Amino acid sequence: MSTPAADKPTLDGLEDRWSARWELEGNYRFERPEGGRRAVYSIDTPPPTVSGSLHVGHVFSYTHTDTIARYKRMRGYQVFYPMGWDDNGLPTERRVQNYFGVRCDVSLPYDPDFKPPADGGLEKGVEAVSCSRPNFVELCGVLVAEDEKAFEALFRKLGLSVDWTQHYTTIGDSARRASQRAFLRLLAAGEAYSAEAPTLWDVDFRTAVAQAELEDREREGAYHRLSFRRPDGSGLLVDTTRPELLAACVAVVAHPDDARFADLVGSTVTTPVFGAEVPVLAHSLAQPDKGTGVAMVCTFGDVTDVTWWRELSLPVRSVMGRDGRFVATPPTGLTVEGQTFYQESIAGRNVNQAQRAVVEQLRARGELIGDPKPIRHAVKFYERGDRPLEIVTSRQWFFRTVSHRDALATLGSQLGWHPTYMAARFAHWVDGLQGDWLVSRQRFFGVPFPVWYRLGDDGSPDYSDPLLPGESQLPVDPSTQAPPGFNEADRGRPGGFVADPDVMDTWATSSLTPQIAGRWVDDPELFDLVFPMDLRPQGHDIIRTWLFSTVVRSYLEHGTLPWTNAAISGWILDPDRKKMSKSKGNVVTPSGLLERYGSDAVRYWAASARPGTDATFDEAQMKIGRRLAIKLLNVSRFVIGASGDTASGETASGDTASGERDAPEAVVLEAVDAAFLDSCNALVADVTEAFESYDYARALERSEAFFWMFCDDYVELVKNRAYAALGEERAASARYALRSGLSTLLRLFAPVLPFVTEEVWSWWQPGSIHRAEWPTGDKRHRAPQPATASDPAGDELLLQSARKLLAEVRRAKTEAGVSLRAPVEKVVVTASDAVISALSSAADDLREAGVIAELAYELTDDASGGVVGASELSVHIVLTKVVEPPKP
RNA sequence: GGGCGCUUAGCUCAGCUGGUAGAGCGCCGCGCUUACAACGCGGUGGUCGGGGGUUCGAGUCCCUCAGCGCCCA
Repeated sequence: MSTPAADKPTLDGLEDRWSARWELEGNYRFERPEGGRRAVYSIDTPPPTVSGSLHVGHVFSYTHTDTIARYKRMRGYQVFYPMGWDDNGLPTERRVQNYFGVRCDVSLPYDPDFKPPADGGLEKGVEAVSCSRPNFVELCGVLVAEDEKAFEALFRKLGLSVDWTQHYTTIGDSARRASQRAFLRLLAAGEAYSAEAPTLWDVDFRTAVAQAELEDREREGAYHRLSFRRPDGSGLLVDTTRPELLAACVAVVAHPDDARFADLVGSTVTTPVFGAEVPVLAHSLAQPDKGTGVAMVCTFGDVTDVTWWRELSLPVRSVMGRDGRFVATPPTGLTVEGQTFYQESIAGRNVNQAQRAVVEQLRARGELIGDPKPIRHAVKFYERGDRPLEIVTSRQWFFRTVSHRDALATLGSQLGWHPTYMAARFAHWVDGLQGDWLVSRQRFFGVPFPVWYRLGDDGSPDYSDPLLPGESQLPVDPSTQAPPGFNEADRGRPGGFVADPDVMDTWATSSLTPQIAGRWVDDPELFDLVFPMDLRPQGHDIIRTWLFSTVVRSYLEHGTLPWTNAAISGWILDPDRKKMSKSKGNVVTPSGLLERYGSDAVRYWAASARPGTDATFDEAQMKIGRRLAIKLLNVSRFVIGASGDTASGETASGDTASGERDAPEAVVLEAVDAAFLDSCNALVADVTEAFESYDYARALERSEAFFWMFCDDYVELVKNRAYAALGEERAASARYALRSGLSTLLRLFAPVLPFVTEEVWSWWQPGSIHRAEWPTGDKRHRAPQPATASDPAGDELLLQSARKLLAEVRRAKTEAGVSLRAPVEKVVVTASDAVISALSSAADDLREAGVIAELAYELTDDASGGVVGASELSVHIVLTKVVEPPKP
């Protein structure tokens, strides 16, 4: 343990030293408290995706959470603050494939001796090897273990007060057990179901995509004007951006109020090229001002087509395969000529090829009117995808959300949102729910659905009565394990069984982080202690996904909110105000920052951003944080050193400063010291209120402003007295106030600046500051006389007047170009009675601080003339004449 | 098209329930002062995006317009 008096204090090395010590002493270990749930503060932290490098955005938002965790810990709560790793999902899947040179094949059995062909990237000319899902999951574990170490080291260096013994992963046994158990229970409750339905589909990833993963992107397109044939042989012009889907046309629609087509509704028209008879129908979603006012309905071109198809009870004429190519068999209802054209020119083609073929044919037949008209329009994409989504019909699993819309909205309004306006994002999302939550993905890496189906004698699966494992068997992998009552030999045989091939959407697992972190399945006693959690911190971009889905799961499983508060962080923007993200290439890695400025300084920057607000990446702010931390070291060295007994635990003010302990006797102080401590108490109230409302930024800002006042004015004012310039007795008062003030300020800063405050605390106080009591105000001191200093207004007047006088003296010296230690012959203060009285009580300090020989007062003429001006003072300063040495 | 947020000093941002515009950085100047020169002190700097309204009084409340960002159609 270092002492302040030794050498110049430094911030260097604090991170490694203190994080090691915290780990050694289990400073942040969660202990099950006597007081039960009420004594616990539990946090459901976002598990970062480990298959990616950390960037400064992580440092930003995780620091916000940590300030709250540290504050609550000092308030006496047992803080449950676990960290998880999100290794479930597509990014990890791709990385494992590339790193080990493997492909997952769910039809393969588990091979305990499997060795991947590569370890760190496949060499050229070496073929990727297939492996079973359990083998793939194992490889994932191997790969992310390295990442997790790096993440943990960085988070420790950053000073996150996480309980690392509680960590979890989202693909681990425990998470799979929880995911599968929750699924089985939803299935039993009728809240999970499978259905054959049109589904948004990414043709590259070959998987279904949920509403929450959609993204609109502006794309070039073109209206092609097609001529359908009316019953009377005349043309009906229809504009479409997707002529390639013409073979899938099942109707055309017009708006019911559109008089132009009123007499046509109810009749049929014939499609160009393919000659299919399709009805003309009325529907309010048809837009009269768009194109020619009639739209063709295909199965399926976009989500509006799905609506029309469902609401108008239209047949299906599928043409789009899951690989993004047109299926081999032409749809029904086409003319022979149309079928032939389809088979020769469209089947097996991709979208662009098919479009070219259809357009060419339309043109040749004179059924394309004019040239295609280019437009820009919004097209739906999978947020990770590169090609527009198609819509295919397939069997998928869903969790019910729409039927719970009202309950979910109510829960959203009961959640404590910080900042409050974020509640609107949740409410709007719930309001706009389009359908139930699609949770199945046609991938192989993820938590499998714990479901098998009986195969009939004809080999077709019976979806109506799935085979399920018992909860005690979980987690299961149906691709390698047989269902109860069957053998592996029965797999795929008529009369046997087949596994559900799908895995759960990654949100279907990460929506259970409160249950996974709280060990819902494995440790019910712990779960009862921490759930519902107190806090969910997260970014505002994933309110509709992660926050929403977690509320859904908690409601469906437990009937409650998963947490009582949600603290929403903003993003980091680069200096051009663009979101920092890997894809934009503007990411700043945090480790260099932590080295350059120190963790406290980087945390200072993060904690300066108001909750919910996007923050500019700003190294200047880190420099300020570093300066603040250095200043804390320096002023602490003075305060602790001024009384001479640095290391002893017997420091009177150390005890009293914690305020809450028994106060055997009040300490009598000089008026200015009492006034300072009173203002300090007001600060404590202010900062406490800020933290209670999750406003770490406000807490920091208030503490910081007060701290600089403390350093620049109060310390300067009483410094000489503390050095016993006015005798030991009067020094004691100053030392007491300085120590109490410092102790308070250190603890107020501790949640944001854990390293420097711990360092300083160790110089003179027992134990960790992060386990110290949160200050509640120093109540032991008492002013010597019932004068102005005993009431808050008088305190304020005294402090403000003294500061102002000091500033005036400094200004005079600065303007004269002399040192601040230069002596002053005489200062005449002109002020009201009240100000003069206040200043007199600090006269000796003022003369010491300003090196003033004589301090005199003059009453202002209108001193009795009311409140206005009563606190003002003007100063006349006579500097001592110094004979300037001749300049060389 | 709808919603949310933002617009305050050259820069990054505070300004809670309306009461004479703030901080830090930058810039300029002064100063080695026994906590601090990788520092301290002092100074400079803004018709609070535009317009209208409520009020004795508006950065703050209301309306409207514009720009930026995000979300949803």
